[in-house]
Amino acid sequence: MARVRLIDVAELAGVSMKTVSNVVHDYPHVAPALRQKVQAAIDQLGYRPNLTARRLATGKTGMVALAIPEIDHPYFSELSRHIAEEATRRGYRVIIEQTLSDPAAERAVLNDREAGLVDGVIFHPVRMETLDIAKLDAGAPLVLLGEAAMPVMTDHVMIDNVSAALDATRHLLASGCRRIAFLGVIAADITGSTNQRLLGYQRALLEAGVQLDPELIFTASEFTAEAGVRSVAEAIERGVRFDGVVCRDDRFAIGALKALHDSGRSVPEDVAVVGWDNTFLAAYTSPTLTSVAPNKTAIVAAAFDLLEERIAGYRGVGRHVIVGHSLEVRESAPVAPDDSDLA
Amino acid sequence: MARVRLIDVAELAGVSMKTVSNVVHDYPHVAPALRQKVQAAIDQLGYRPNLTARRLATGKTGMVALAIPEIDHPYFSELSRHIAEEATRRGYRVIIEQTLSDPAAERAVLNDREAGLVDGVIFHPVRMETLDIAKLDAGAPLVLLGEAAMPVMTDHVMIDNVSAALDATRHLLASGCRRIAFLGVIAADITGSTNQRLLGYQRALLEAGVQLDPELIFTASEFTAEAGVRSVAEAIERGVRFDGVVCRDDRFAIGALKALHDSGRSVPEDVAVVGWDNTFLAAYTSPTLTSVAPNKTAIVAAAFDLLEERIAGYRGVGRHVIVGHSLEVRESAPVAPDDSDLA
DNA sequence: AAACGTCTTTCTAGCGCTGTACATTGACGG
DNA sequence: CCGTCAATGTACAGCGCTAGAAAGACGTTT
Repeated sequence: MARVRLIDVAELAGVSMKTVSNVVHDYPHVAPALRQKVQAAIDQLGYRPNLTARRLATGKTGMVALAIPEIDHPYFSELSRHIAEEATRRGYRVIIEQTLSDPAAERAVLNDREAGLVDGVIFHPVRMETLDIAKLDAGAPLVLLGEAAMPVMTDHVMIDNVSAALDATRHLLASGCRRIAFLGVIAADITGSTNQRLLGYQRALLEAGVQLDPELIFTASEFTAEAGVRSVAEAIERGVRFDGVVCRDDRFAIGALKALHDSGRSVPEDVAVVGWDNTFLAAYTSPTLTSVAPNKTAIVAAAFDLLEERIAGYRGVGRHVIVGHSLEVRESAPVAPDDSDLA
Repeated sequence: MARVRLIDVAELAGVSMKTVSNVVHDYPHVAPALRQKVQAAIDQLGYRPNLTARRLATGKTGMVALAIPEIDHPYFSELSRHIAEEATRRGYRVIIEQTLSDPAAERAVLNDREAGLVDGVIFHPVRMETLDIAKLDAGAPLVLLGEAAMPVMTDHVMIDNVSAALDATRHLLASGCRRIAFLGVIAADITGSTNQRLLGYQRALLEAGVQLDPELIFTASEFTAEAGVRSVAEAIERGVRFDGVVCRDDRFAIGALKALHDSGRSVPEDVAVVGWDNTFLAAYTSPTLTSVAPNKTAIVAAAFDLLEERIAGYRGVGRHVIVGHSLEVRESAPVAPDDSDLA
């Protein structure tokens, strides 16, 4: 590996280490001739600066950690891509910490931040709550994503989940749905996100004068498409009548589409479906999926902005940024009541 | 950040730095009483070792880089998840380098390896070829994935693409397909993978005595589902007749399903479809997607095994590990000729 | 009681690079 | 012809931690 050191180059070029360092860093006041000579030595030896040493000397790591529950969840993988691109643009590398929603792993994330490993952390917690994080938060650069926790002193980026759920549910109401289900609530873990989405869903029904029916709140065993399939299939089996489903994420929506298809119901004629996250899958299901679309680019940009302000020294109270969203309307819940045989 | 240093703890506990270090590292020969006292000081101060400094001193970074073209490609996001889990298991952190198939970015990956940033690199190249990599390979730990390049001196893990394509195509032939298309070839970039899959496809046809028809090799503009849709739609429009499609990845397969659906063809009755990568989508399309399934767990395990041997000092020629695959049969290309109305 | 061994703990020299403080040089104006 | 200033270079002290050498403590053996 990096055998060649700064001093080796310096000796070969017959100059001091600092001069070599200046050349490496494009420091302006280096005489052209010397610069040439040093550059030649660098090239000849194939010198690469040791980044670890540089870090120790400068105190900056040039890295941010991205801590998310699952890399291969479509929402998070798309988010990661944006993060990676933005990080490159801003000169950071990103180290991935997959928490798998494990509380111990989530706690470990915050520890790393203290260990001089990264300049900052972008963290989407699932299990840690406001208080847990506040307790561990030592004031080092940290930006939270999602709705699980929002300590007073910590920066935070999210979309307005209540209003997004309101939009989604209103959309179904406008197309004539009256028995609208919510998929889904997970027994062990009512996260902030699910709560807020449920709230928006309920508000939309109330404002439309539609009676809330507990039977229409579907529960699932875990956040997977398979669990979504089972949940909807069971509701159908129980004889629950419904003509619309608001899903808390696209995976559930895909599961719902499958269960409805398997039971011979057609979407959107019999049941309209709205997903959430607008992952790329939404455009390729049959029928294509109407989905709540958080502005991922804006989330990432906001997160980095906040993080860099912290890195630059901001020490004030937490800023809470609400990023925009929209409803991406596709076939599974089109704009108007729809009897075509498109699907 | 990590204000508290080893020496601060040492002073508080009234011992030397080395003793604190011994406690941190669970060095056995520390008197219980002292250990207690030191631990108390550590807890009181909230000391976290500075990993950067540790790295400089030990020369080990405890990190591996994972360099892939796109994080949000389902195959790579699933692979990343396995990598992240295996890395955690083996005590590494992973830094993600998204190359976006850009040659300069791919080159940069190999440079980092020289910069003491990581202990090793797992790299899935797309644009760099065997010679490029061989030129830049300085003998530091590196494992290549995929089929784009395989320099003699570098370790390499892949599945047998030719035989997997053979399997997929034979499967379609066995269900009665005779006009089988291949989706798809990309004009600017015949990667090793595509070549090998095309080769297996052709071999299967030849061994079955089916004439090769260039019209059945569909081209696409890029590796996206959308491009897959267009490619298949155009073929249909041109009047190309086909009753089966072997797709080089699941994204293309999803695009194919969509195009077929839009044109009123039913799958698998009119056209059977086989995807590649067996990403989780395959189980949730309608119909569900038969797909070539590389053994991702085995790929990741093999990659880490090779990497760790290199890290441990192996300096020999490159090992080339072929990992198993299977064909995950689902509705889009069931086992037997099939006229049911399942889909 | 002296000599010896085994534990424990301290001392200290790096790891490779950066950045401050200082030395040198040459150009230029007075 | 000297003093001054800007432009270039050099020297070297850390950054925080590790690990091997050296020293100290304590009990045992002869």
